[in-house]
Amino acid sequence: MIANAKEKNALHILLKAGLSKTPQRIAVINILADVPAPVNINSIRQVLKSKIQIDRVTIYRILSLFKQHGIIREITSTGGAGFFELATGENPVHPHFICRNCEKLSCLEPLTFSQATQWLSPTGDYSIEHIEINISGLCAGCRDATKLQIMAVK
Amino acid sequence: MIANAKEKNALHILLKAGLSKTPQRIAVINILADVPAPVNINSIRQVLKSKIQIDRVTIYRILSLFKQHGIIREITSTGGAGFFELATGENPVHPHFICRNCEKLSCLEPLTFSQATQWLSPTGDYSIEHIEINISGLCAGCRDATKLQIMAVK
DNA sequence: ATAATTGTTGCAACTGAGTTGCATTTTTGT
DNA sequence: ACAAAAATGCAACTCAGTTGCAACAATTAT
Repeated sequence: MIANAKEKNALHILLKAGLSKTPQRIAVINILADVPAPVNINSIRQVLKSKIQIDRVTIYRILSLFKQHGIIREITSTGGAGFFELATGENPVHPHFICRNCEKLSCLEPLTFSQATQWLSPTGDYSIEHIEINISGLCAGCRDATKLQIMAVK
Repeated sequence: MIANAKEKNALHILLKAGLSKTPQRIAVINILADVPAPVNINSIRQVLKSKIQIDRVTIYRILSLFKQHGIIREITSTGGAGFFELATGENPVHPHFICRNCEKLSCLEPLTFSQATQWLSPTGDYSIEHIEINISGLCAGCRDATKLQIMAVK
């Protein structure tokens, strides 16, 4: 039973972090475990709406708490809405691709911390705790759609 | 005369982009040319306040226009305010460091595009146009201050 | 020179993300 | 099962960024 295994997983995550197990927190973890790429708060609300009664503010508080406890990672983005993904052992830090056209976020192959740090000038001026790499451009779908548009204009 | 050279530079940038030369746009470019690290809109407003009469909305429109024309780059950040820096030839794309304590942004040594791309899995699924690397942790100042705080608590 | 056109700015009002305070409800530990 | 502690929901707020429109400046054509 996948659903049950997931439920157990959510409970395990909360237990390990020493956080109390509320239906809202479990629901949020389950959503993040389900999606293939980071999601913003609106997507989370949309999915939760049909599953559980939960307030906008509660989602913000849960995500903020999870971030503090290292349960999730936030991927920064220009213009408002942050994106979130689970930060479990099976989901190591990895670069993300953001399409400038459809603004969809996808995950790229992971990079080890040492691979990443060796790129950086090794001064002692900073204590590096997190490296975030965001790559933008056009995804395959939008690239092809754009080509068609250009051809159509010609 | 440094000030004059800067003025000429601003005019040159606008000319090259085919944009009209307004006092507000020149002032914004000059600020970005002055600062050692990317700044957010509030900082820009603060500095402009003493130099020229300019509306909040005008700054947003100018930055948006400059971004479209590749005159400036925006550095993404969690929680609101975007950061901006000039995108001239002497200022190639480079990683940034964000202190999680004081939230100050600083520039790290540049990386060539090829250095950056060779890290990424070379699939044909994306057209890569921009690579943004943001590193966070503690800057030297905050690291030392934190140490002192810990010692003081002990 | 003047009128018409175009582009830029300022102002007011708006949207949308995220936060805060407080009363109510749920979880937890005993 | 019960008291204490924590989490949720709700209302009202702040702050970043946007939109529509009138006024203004600059450019072009007549």
